[in-house]
Amino acid sequence: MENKTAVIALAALAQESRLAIYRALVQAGPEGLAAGKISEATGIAPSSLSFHLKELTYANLVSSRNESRFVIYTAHFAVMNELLGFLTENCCNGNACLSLSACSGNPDSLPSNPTDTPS
Amino acid sequence: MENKTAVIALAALAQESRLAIYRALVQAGPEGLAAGKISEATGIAPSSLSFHLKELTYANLVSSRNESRFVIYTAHFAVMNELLGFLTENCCNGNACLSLSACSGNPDSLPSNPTDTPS
DNA sequence: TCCATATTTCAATTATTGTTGAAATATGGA
DNA sequence: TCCATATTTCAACAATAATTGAAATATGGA
Repeated sequence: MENKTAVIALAALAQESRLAIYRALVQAGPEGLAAGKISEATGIAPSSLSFHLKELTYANLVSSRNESRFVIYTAHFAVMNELLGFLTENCCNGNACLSLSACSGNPDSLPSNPTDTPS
Repeated sequence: MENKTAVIALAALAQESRLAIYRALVQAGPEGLAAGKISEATGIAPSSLSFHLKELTYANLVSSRNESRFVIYTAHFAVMNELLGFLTENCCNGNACLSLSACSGNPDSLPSNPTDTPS
């Protein structure tokens, strides 16, 4: 994972509304939630929600699918995994001792390359 | 870890300069780096650096000690660990399957309570 | 004490981000 | 087709955040 990619993902999560949205989607699991349901669950106004969902999508932390007239959003863990790896790599002088195991319950959560370029 | 605490830590890292600073400090290990050295290493102007170091300190991601006329900054992993736990908790419907093991090489890296309040 | 070095503080400027409400688009059902 | 529902887009505004340069503070050595 590149520095900029990490910044984008971190920035996407570093906002109360988006963190709430993301966590709601994580909780909802692979089935995901329709935009309207997310709005209900979080109390975020539709237009604002749409703005934030776009940012989370851009950061690749969520994806969406159309289902009749609903747009269903789903959290996916691939980038989260990469992000965690990036943040923990080089821990304790490059020994990556903050290791983590991949999520086993979600198809998106396959481990992503942990042999990234250290700075 | 509370939602707001997480947002503060994420926001602290969600910025190119600060992520670079933080990673430099992670790389430097427990010995840390003097502010001037960080400025050299990252190319960030002293006043700007000071601003960012304050933000990282506020987020509790780094701490500082005085050593003669230098101020030495050190990354510490406690909040990073909490943050990782927070981000991965509830993964796959509350089973925290994105588990992680604590860093063993740094005194700050003791595992912090993983039984936090899910949203 | 005086000076050089190390770092922080402050104010000003610029850039970015988040929220709101109204209008636009798109889908499905009556 | 027409209407209600679901979501997104857009423009305007407000709030925050980042950078700069100059000045302030603090420490140690000559």
